[in-house]
Amino acid sequence: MIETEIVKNLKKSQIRPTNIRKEILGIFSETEFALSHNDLEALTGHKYDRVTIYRTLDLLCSKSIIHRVIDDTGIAKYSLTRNEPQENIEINKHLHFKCQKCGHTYCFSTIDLPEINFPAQLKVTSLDVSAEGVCHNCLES
Amino acid sequence: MIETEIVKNLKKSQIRPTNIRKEILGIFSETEFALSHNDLEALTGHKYDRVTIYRTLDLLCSKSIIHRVIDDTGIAKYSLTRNEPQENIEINKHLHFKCQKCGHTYCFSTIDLPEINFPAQLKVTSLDVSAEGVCHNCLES
DNA sequence: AAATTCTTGCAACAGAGTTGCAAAATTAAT
DNA sequence: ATTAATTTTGCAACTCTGTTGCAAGAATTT
Repeated sequence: MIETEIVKNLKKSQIRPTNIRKEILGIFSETEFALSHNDLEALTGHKYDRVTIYRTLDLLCSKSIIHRVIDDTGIAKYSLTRNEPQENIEINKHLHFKCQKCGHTYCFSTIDLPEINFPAQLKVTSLDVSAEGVCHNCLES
Repeated sequence: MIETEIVKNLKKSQIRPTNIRKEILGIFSETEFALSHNDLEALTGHKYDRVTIYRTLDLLCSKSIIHRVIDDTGIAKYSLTRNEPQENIEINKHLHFKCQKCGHTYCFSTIDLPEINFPAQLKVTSLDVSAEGVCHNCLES
């Protein structure tokens, strides 16, 4: 994503394109795996306050520009919401994979997710399929 | 589960049946949803030290007597591992559901989980399907 | 230019979880 | 049965993630 496009996207969501917002969105658009607050603090060179980064992440989340993934250790990571046009808006689906070697969490498309039958009468509003194992890159090396 | 059975199970796993271990296992066997450290502290009447509870949970986890579930907010909950005889031991599967009203997390059997096709070459070693919504009890009221 | 709103940084806090160490309790050994 | 060795528990202190309140700065609006 080029700078002007990021700015356009921010304005479309009624968010002012401040430095930290442009920079963080730029980092997300260049990274294929999910990033934690800690990652972003480092990737922005400790230039911004911790709290400001948290607030930026919360803001982008609230506009669904990014979304949050909780990994198996409980820490939050964030990733661009590359929206496959949501056919069924009733159930918010996600498919994630965390590599045990490199530690990266990847977000996949949920297009081919099969139906899940729950052994109880429930109203399901969101579904998160999270797998762990070894990613393509780490399998080779 | 009755007291003697709990003691038997602990000894089978080479764990000494101390008070806190018996009590915590007893609570798990009486509760149909997952419990957090905080829950257990309250349910044991603040009789044990925080750290001892953490260590008890770690121990029971390490022996696979209980297992950990991370809920959407990132906090760890624990639940008895009521093992359906593991056909395929290569993939450790879990199916969880969290009710947005009562906040409880339920663990279901993974027997009827369909195959998940990942859009990449991966070695998958564990799979966690976590849904959110409204549980049976809360749907009624 | 003044007033209002939004954004950022700082300080301080809360909660989950961990580590080190010493006291207490169990188990094993002499 | 005493002593020695091992386990278990509790306490203190700490780390890490995340949040809240408030004041200073920057950008918008009137």
